[in-house]
Amino acid sequence: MPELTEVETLRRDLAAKLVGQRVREVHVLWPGSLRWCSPQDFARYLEGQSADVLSRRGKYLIFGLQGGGALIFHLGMSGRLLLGAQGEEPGKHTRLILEFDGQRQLRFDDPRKFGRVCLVRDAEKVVGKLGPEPLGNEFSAEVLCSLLEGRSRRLKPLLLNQQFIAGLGNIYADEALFEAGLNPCMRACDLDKGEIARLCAAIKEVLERALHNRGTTLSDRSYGDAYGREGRNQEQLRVYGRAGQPCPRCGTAIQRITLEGRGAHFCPRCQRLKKEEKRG
DNA sequence: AAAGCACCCTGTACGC
DNA sequence: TGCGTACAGGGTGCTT
Repeated sequence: MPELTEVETLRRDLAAKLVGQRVREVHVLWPGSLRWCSPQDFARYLEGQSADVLSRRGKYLIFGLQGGGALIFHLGMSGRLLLGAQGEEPGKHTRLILEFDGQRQLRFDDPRKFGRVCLVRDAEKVVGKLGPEPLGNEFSAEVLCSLLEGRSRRLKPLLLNQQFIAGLGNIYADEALFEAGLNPCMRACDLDKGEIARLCAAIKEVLERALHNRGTTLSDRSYGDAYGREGRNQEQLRVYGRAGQPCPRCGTAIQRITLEGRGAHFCPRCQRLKKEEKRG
């Protein structure tokens, strides 16, 4: 599923081809993908527009429009943005097509329909409440420390909360916790300074590695870049989706538990809970 | 503030 | 071969 690094990889691919290109024609095949906008208004505003900047915030991809406003995509679990040739036929799960001048097409495919497309005057309406960007300079151990302060929530659900940190999904949250040697059930306020520094570094490290590898494509193939190509980071995963397999560090079987309705993968030996935390 | 739940949706994996 | 069912996931919204 597309998380920060997958969206960032897409952003780079798409920016190189689409910035400055004029939208010639819009086809909304599944209106359910649109938020706060009828297919008619959507097409009317977009046709003739072009994006002068393509940015990303968390898992959101933002086309800054030349005439004002923003076109924003969230890929949900299975959304893909694909560059194609002009007039290319829609696939079974194609929800939206933008035909550009210059014989290029951008297709939004989304089998599970969890993705969303918004056309807004101000992007802040969509991304305004997101937490800090973990790869940005503004994210540091000090910042993480103040974010964690007073929070009694367990670490893993907190990392998945986009208002806490933007862009982490289930894969990279599990991987970061493994890298930092922290148990997903640990209470946020119980982390000491050293653990916070480790977690901060682990988040950046895991994301940077995934970015270098052009994202993670799991066996469900729910992620591909703008040309449908798979990422390579799945080979680097230490715990996610590896329940029962040996921990790469110590050989103990990786465990999978459910935390607030989401799967969490960890090594019970490398990511131990301290005794006093178990009682809480 | 935390946690639990239902909901959205469908491809896949499983048991029979 | 095929049917039914459970499950996975991110985000939102509601309730306790």
